[in-house]
Amino acid sequence: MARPFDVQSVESKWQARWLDDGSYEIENDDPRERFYALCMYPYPSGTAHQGHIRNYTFGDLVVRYQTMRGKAVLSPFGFDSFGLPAENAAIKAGSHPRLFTDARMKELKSSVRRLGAVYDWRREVFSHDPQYMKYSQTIFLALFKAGLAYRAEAPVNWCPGCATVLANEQVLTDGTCERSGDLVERKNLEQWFFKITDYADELLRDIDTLDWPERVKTMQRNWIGRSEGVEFDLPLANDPSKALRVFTTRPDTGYGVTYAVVAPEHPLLDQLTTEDERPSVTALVQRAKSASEVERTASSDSGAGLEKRGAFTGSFVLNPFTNEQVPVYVADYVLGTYGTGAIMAVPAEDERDYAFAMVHGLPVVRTVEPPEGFEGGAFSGDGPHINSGFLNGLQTKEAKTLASDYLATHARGIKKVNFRLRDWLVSRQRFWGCPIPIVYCDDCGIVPVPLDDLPVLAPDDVTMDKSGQSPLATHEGFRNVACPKCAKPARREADTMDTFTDSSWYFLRYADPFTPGQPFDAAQVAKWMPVDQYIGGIEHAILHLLYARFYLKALIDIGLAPGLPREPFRRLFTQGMIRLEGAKMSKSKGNLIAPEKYYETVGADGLRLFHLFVGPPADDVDWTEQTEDVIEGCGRFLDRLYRLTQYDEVNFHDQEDDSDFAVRQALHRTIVKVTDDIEGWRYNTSVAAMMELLNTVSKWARSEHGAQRAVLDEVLDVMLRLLAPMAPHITAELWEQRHPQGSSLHRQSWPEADPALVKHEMITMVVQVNGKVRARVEVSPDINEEQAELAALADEEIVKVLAGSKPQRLVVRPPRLVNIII
RNA sequence: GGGGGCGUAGCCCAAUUGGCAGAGGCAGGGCGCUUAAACCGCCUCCAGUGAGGGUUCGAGUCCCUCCGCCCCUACCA
Repeated sequence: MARPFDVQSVESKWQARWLDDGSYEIENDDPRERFYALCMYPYPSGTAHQGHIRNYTFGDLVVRYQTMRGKAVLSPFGFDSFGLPAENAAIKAGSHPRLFTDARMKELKSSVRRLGAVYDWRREVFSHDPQYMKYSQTIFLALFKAGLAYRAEAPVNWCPGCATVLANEQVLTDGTCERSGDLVERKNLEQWFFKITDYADELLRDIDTLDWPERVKTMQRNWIGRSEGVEFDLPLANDPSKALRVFTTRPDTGYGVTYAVVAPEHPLLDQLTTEDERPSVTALVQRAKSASEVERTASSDSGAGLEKRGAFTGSFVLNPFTNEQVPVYVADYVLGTYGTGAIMAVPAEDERDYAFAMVHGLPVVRTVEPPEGFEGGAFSGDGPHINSGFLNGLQTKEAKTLASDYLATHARGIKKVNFRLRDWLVSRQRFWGCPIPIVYCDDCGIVPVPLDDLPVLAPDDVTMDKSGQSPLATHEGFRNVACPKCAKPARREADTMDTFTDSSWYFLRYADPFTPGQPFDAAQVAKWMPVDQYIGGIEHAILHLLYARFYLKALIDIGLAPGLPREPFRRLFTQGMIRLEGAKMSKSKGNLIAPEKYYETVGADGLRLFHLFVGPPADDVDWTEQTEDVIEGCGRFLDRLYRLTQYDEVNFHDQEDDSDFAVRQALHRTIVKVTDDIEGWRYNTSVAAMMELLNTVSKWARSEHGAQRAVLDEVLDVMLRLLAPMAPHITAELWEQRHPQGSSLHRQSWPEADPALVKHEMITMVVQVNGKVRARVEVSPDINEEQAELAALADEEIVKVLAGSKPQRLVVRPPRLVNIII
C-alpha cells in the first residue's frame, strides 16, 4: 500500500522523542489531580502478540487521554518475570533462566515501545530484581510474624518418572505428566500457606464497593463461596458418647436423613470401619488417595451425574430427629477439606445424595413436598414440609429456624458459616521464583532470616534436572547455613514462593520505588492508590485479583501499609480475547499473529486504530481473512486525514457561511460523542465518529464551494487532538507540521465542545397514524406536548390520512414522536 | 449440573436505552482518474434483528419458552 507519508520514520521519530523528553515521567508530588492507570503485570514471553497489543493500546489511550484532561497520570510498566516457562526453557537449553528471561523482557519492552505506548520507565519493576525480591521476602516475613503465614501438610502433583513435583499446568487432562507421560500421583509435603481465609468475609463484603464488571464480581463471590448452615452431632449407634460431626445448610430436611457419609480422609473412618467391611473401605480409600483429581471426575462430564463411588463402613449413627439408625458410608464425593468432612445425606432433597442412594440402594424419604408435576429425583427447592414431625406444614425458611433450634438443644448444634475459599498454598518446589526466607534449626525450629540478610538469592550454579525436591534442596552451599539465632548448623528452606505473590504488590512498588530501605513509603503510595483504572484479561478474574486484594488488606493490618485504601483496584476493565478460527490465540497454541508486519504497512497507529475499531473492547475479536482488509482500512483513514491536512484539492471561500457553520456543528457534536465514548469504553464507536467526521469535512472542503480557511484550520486542529490518544504518532507529526513553534500535541488539552454548537436548533419529529409513519415534521427540540400535538395534526399529509376521522387516542412524546390512534 | 455473555446486511459492528432498523468499516458492483493497472475520489446493491409467544399505541431493546455459539466453574453438603 502506497502511503502519503513514511510511517516508519514518523513513528520512530516520535517514539524516540517520548523516551528522550521524559514526557510521561511523573513525580509523586505533582500538584495536578492524580490518575493511576495500570495494565496487568505481564509475564515476559517474548515479543508482543495481539493480546498484548490490544491491552497496551487501551492502556495507552487511557494514559494519553487522562493526561490531556489535565491529570498527573501514573503509567508504570514491569514484568512478572519469575515462572515455569523460563525454567523449562533453561533446562532444555542447559542455560540459566535469568538469561532467558532477560532476553524475553527486552523483547517485550521493545514491542511496547514500538507500539508507541508511554511509561515512566524509572519505576520499572521486575520480580527477579534482587531489590524487589528483598521486599517480597520482607513481606513474607511480616506475614509470618503476624501469624498469617504457616506451615502444613498438603498434597502435590508427583511425577514418578521425572522424580519431581509438577505444577498443575504440567499435568495433562488425563492425569499424566506432560513430559514423561507417567501417571501423576499425589504426595504430601510440608508447605507454606497464607491465611487468606481470615479475610474471607471482608473479601466477600468489599466486592460490593468495586466498580468492576459484574461477571468478575460474581466469579469472585462464587470462588469465596460463603454458605450458612448448622454443624451438629450424629451419635454413634453402638456408642452414643461418641458422635460424627456434620455440616448442613438444610437442617430442615433432617427427618429425611437416610444415611451419613464421611470423606476418605476422615479421621474417624478407621474407628467406624468394622472388620467385615474393612477390605472394601480400604480399597476405596486407596483409590481415592492415589487417583488424581482427574481420574476422580473422569467418569462423567457433569458434576451431579458423576458416578458415586462409596463403601459401607459397617457402622450406624442415630438421626437426631427420628432417633433411627442410619448407615455410615465412605465416599469420595464428600470432601475432607470442606465443613467437617462428613455429611448427613438426604437423597430426597439433594441431587448428589440421590445419585448415591440410587447406586447403593438406599431409601429416599421426602421431607419437602415437590410442586405438582415434579419429575426427577431430588427436589432442592422450597415447599411445605412433610414426614417431618414438628416441622410438618412449614415452609423451608421457618423449618430451618426451628430445626436449628432443635439441633442446638438435642445435638450440640451451632450455627456455622463455611467458605469454599481455602488458604493460599504459596510453596513451589521450583528454582525460578523468590526463595522463602526461612531457616530450619534443630534447636530453634522455624527461624526467619534476619531482615539485614535479605534478599536470599538463589545461587547460579544449580542443576535443574531431576532432583527429588526443589532444585535448591540439593545445593549444599545454599542449603547449609548457620542458624540466625543460635549459629549452629541449620538448613535453608528450599522452596520458592508462588509467583502470584509477586503480582500481589507490584502496583504498590510502582507508586514508590524511590524510597530506600523499604518496599515503599506508604504515604507516597497513598497519593496514588487505589488504581483508578486497571486493565487486563478475564483469565485473572479470580486468583490474581483475589490475592492482590488480600495482600493489600493484610499489609495494612500488619502495619506495612498504613493509611492505604483497603481495595487496590477501584475500576477494572477486562478486555476480550483474540481468537483465530475459534481458538484462543496464545503462544502455547502456536496460533499467534505477529504485529510486526503491520508496523511496515499501516504502522503502530493503524494497528492501534484497528484494535479500537474492530468491536466493543470487552468483546472477543475473531481474527479472520477479512481482518487484514479492516486493518488496511484503518491505515487508509489515517492517509485520508494526512492528505486533508496537506490541503490537497481543497477549495476556499472568504466569508463564513452556512456550510462552514454546519461543519463546526458536526465537529462539536463529535467532541461530545468521542469524549462520552472514551469514558464509557466504547472505543469502536468513537473511532467510527471520527471517520464520519472526516468524511463530512473532506466532502465540504473539497466541494467546489469549498471551506472557509479559519474553520478548516479549527476543525483539523481539534480532530488531531481527539485522535491523539488513539493514533499518537501521526497526529503528533501533523500537529508539528501545523504548529512548528508550539508545544507538542500530547501537551495540548482535550477539546471542549461549545454547547451552543452541539445543540440542534431543529429536529425531525415523526408522526405516526396507528403506528405507521405518515409524516415528518421539523420542530424545535424544546417543543412541549401541546405544541407537538398541534404540529402533528396540522401536517398536510396527516390531515389527508385522517380524512376527518376522529383520533381515539394520541401518544405524544416530544420532540421525537406523535402517534395518532384512530 | 451451576453461573455469565452473545446472536442485527455476505462479514465486523451501530441504533439517542421502549420511538423512523443503519453511523462507521470490510467485501461486492458501477463510474471517474490512468496508455493500463494499483492508489485515489465519487456513487451503489444488501437485513427487518436466531425461532416462537407475551406486555405495549409502539419491541432489536422488556418478560417467558426454545435453538445455536462462546467463556467461567465444577460433587463445597
